[in-house]
Amino acid sequence: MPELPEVETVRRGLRELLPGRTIAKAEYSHSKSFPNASVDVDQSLIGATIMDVRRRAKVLIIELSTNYSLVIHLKMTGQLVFRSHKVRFGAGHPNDSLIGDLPDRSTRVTLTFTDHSKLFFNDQRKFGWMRLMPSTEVPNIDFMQRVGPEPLEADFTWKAMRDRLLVHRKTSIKAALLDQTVIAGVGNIYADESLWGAKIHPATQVQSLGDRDFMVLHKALVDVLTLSIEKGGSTDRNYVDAEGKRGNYLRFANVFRRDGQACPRHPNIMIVKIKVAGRGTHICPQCQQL
DNA sequence: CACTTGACCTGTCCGC
DNA sequence: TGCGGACAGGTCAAGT
Repeated sequence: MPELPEVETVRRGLRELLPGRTIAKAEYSHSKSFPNASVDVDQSLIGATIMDVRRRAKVLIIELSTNYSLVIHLKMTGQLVFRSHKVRFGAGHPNDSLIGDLPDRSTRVTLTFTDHSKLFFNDQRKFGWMRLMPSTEVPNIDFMQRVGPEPLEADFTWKAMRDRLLVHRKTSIKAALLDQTVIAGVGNIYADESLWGAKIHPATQVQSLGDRDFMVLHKALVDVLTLSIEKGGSTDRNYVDAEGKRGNYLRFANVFRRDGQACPRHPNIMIVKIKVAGRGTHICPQCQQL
């Protein structure tokens, strides 16, 4: 579930919390989650000071003073939560924390810093991963080589978006939006939200869209991603930010998870949930027609 | 080749 | 209440 706005929210949180801290200990249990076949963890991780926290698409990159980096993909249920040793609060705490004491049964990796604060990598479904690798190798991994442009960068114009999408002109616009090699960071929530915003049916073939459509879709996508970052991302089930707090975007969502409710543009029309590109897809049947 | 489907996992929810 | 099955959605491998 973490998409660009969620991962960006985590990045901003960690950027405030981690740089300057030095790793004293690393605990990990699940071999698929961490670390990596060929890296000496003690050598490259223990004693390393965190320098910066970056993001590319849905991937987080924690840069270390050892010239190694922790590269993290949260996939669907991953969480990256920082806890200072002094603070203990669980679900129901007034600060809107979604999760309780850590580690819990979904904790895959625990990093302990020299000041006794901790960073927990939780992942209920074990799809996510954390890799440790030389920083110079990060741009060379397959995903980085193939991933498309960042939609919130200045050079991501509507024409740039159109040209990327048209590479896959026979497929549905929804499948194209979800393809990370086309545009970086868009997932199911923001694909549905932006297509509703642009009044485009998700099953529309890319090649049948005109420049007007691409222009409107571009604005809808950029607007929805920007708004979601402002609201701290979307918490549907598992997602929390670097402090364990929920995101608030879904309160502002127009269609996602709103099947059975009225379309904001059509008080008498119900949003319905269909399947497009193998994914649950929410549309207003009035606004979005094939 | 271009595109679609299945696998990876676990927890939750629905219907019988 | 118990239980099987569908579903959740990011990405890559396998299939059409």
